[in-house]
Order: sequence, then structure tokens, then C-alpha cells
Amino acid sequence: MTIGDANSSTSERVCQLIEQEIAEGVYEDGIRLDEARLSAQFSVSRTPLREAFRMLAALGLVELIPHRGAFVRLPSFTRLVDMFDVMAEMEAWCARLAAQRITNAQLLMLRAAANGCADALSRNDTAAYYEENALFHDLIYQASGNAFLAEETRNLQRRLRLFRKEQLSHGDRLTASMQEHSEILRLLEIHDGDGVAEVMRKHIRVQGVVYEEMLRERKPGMLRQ
Amino acid sequence: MTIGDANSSTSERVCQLIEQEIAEGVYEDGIRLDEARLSAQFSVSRTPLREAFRMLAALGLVELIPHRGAFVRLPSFTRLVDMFDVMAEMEAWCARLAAQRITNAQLLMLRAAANGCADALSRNDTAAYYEENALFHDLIYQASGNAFLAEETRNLQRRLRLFRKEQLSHGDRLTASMQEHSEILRLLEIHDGDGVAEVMRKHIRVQGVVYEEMLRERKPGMLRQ
DNA sequence: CTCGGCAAAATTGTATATTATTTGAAGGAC
DNA sequence: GTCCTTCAAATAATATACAATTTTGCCGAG
Repeated sequence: MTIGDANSSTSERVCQLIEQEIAEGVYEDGIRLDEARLSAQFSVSRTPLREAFRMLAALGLVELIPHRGAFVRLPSFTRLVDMFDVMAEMEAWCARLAAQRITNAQLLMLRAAANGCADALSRNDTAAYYEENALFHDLIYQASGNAFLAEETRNLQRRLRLFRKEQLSHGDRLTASMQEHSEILRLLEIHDGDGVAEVMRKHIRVQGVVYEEMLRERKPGMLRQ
Repeated sequence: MTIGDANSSTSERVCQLIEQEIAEGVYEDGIRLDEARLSAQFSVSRTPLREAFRMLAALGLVELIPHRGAFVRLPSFTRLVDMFDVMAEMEAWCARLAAQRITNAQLLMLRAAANGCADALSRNDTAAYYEENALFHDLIYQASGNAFLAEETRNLQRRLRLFRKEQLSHGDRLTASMQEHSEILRLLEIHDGDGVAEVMRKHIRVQGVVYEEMLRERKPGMLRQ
């Protein structure tokens, strides 16, 4: 999405706070976010709170019903799989285009990001891995040469962030993920569009599955049904 | 996007009014939408106006800069092509999935919509064609079996609406478009995923080109550059 | 005992006032 | 003369007050 949004504004801050609370499982699905209660809780007025609701609605986390209020809408498992499928397809397409158009300079940066992932992995630094991983993927979006596609993919990634956060630390997914990065890099270097698209599709799609496993262990109440 | 938005609310109304004005070429690209002036013009307070700005930002028509205001961001021609490319790819994917999953009942409805297009064409009723055409495409989104993909595709269609409105009446695009519908329907009936994806991709992509032709003739000032 | 309507309470939507931030220009220092 | 600082004006962000809408509970009629 093309929003040059406020970053340190009250509404943005409140949006992130509520997002975090949703992630922590504070709210059941379908619950109404009470304006009065939340404005008291966060010590803000209702105006920025309502703007935060709109941001959350844009993220698909709440539904705004006129004269009724803002209701938490956690995705069902089916829906989450659908979302990861779309994400996988978009990233695969980015990779396919990137294979055709990527420059040597971009390949160099991509290799640096891949090495950054490897370093973080050797240090068992999941936070750093998360950062470098994000950079790796973003570089591919950029290399696609379609700025709009890059933005939309970034946006969907943001929307799925909530459901990807902890999964990198699940099992040996980190190691597998990094090996896939190497393969992706190799295929981009030889400009194999079909090949890299296929690897990327699997690379993303597996996250939906991993998430589901993780979910069963830890937070059975987070999703609907 | 998953917004069960207000429909008859002031903010929604204002959003549509501004969208219309943008479509009419009232605003140059990069111009700031003055809160005070617009609230006077539409006789509404600044609160719903600001909510309308957020909706327009979600549509990608304006950019919100903190403490600066809302600035009109008309897409450049390059960007519009990028957007139509993404749209083409998403519709193609919808069609590919639909080819695998479509039911006989859905095929029946699709055929009805195609016939509706034909009828409208024979009556030279572009408005009716527009409606039936939208239905035809939406049925394919639904038949994809991926609800999230269907929503996102619908959403992008909405964002591109402004740049597609008059183009159906351009040249004999209407006739060509209908022939493509027939072909799409035929390929869906024989469940040819690759085939229907390819036809659909071209069917959408051509719109970007058609738009550009139309633009040169009528509104050279509507896009950037 | 149940169903329908009315009324009051709760809650969202809108308007206005206040505060904080930014920007641009003016004035002084180097 | 140029650059930096500062102050004022403009304007977005927030708070609060008000209006409109919806929901719910109560009362009465059937």
C-alpha cells in the first residue's frame, strides 16, 4: 500500500499496541474493541484510537461495522493457508521476474544478505536472522523491476508478520530456510526463472504448515475454530 | 482488503466525492488536499474528512505525510502498467485455480454472465456490459476456491476502476473482450488451467495498453509525466 | 406466556476547540 | 554577504463536547 504513514504518532503507536495484544492472544475472535475502555487503558483520546482501528482494519485484523464498532477478526486456519498461498505466489512471481532482470550489483547485495543470514545462524541470533531474511526477500522484490508488485508483496508480508514471528525458531526451520536461500541465490545467478519461482513458492508455502504445527503446541486459542 | 466499511457514512461519501474529482482531473498530481477548504466545500467537519483521506490512501490515490497533510498521488504511466501487470497475474492465477476447482453450478452461472455480456453488447448497452463483465470476473475469483485471493483481486480491481471506466467503449475493445470471455469459458469447461491462465493474462494486460491509447486522445494531464 | 412496540441507555459518528509540530521568514552573528 | 538561530504563522494531531443511531430491557396487549 502506498501510505507514507505516521510513525511516531499516537494513532500508529496505539495501532501497534493493539496489534501486539492481539498477537498475545488477549482478545478472542469476534470481540468488540471498546473505545471508551481502550482510550482509558492507553490514556489517549478516542480520535487517534479510531484512526488506529482503521489501520488495523487495513491490516485485516479488525472489521469496522458502522454504528456497531470495531470487531477483532482473527483469520481461520483455512484463511491463513489461503493467505500464505497468495504470499507464496507473489514471492514466486517476484523471483521469476527478478531472474530475468536482476543486475550484478543487486546479486552482490543479495549474496551479502544471504551471508548475513548464515552469520546470524552460526551465532544463533534469531533476531538478526529475522532482519537479514527480511532484507534478502525485499531485495528480490526490488529486483523484480515492478515497483507496485514489490509494494504489494511487502504489504502482504506485513499483514502476515503477526503469524510468522516466532516460527523461525521452530525446529530446524532456520537451517532449512537458509539452505533454500542459497538455492534461490544460485538460481537467480543463472537466471532460471521457472526454477527460482518453484523453490520460492515452496520456501514460503511451508510457513503456513510450520505455523500450524507451532500453533497446535502453544496457542490453540489464537485462531478461529 | 477485509474492511466491512461504512457505506452511507459521511466519510465514505466524501471519499467517493474526492475520488470522483480526482477522476475528473480536478487535482494535479502532488497537490495538497486542504482540510479547511474541503471541509468547507463539502460542508463536513475535518474528522470525517481525515477518515476519507485514510480511505483514499488505502486506494493509493493520496499519500499521507505526518504533520504535512494529504497529497494527491496519481500513478505514473509506468506505475499503471505495473498495476495492470499485477492485476493480470492475479486474475490469471484465479483462472488457473478455477480451472481445477470450478463446479458445474459455477460454470452455469459463468455462462449466464457471458450471455449477459453478449446481450448487452448486442444492445450497445455499455453500462450493462460493465456490470455483467464485473460479475463474470468475480465468479472466476470465487471459483478459485481461495477466498483471500478473491478479496485481494477484487480490491485491486477497485483500485484500478478509476483507470478502466471509459475504456470499454474505446474502439472495438468490447467485441474483442467478449470473444475472450467465450474462450475463457471454454477453457474452464475443459479444465485447462495453463490455457485459461494465459488467455486471462492477455485479456487483462491489454487494458493497460488500451488505457494508454485512450489517454493520449482525451486526458493527457491525468497521469504524471 | 409470548410477541411487539416504545423508551432509555449505551455507543458510534460528527463537530469544534485546543495543543503540538513544522515551515518559512526575519534578524543577528560571523 | 551568507549562514545560523529564533520566532511567528500555518496546519496537522489530539482532546473534548455534542448529535445521531442502535440496541436492549421493560411494559402492555393479545
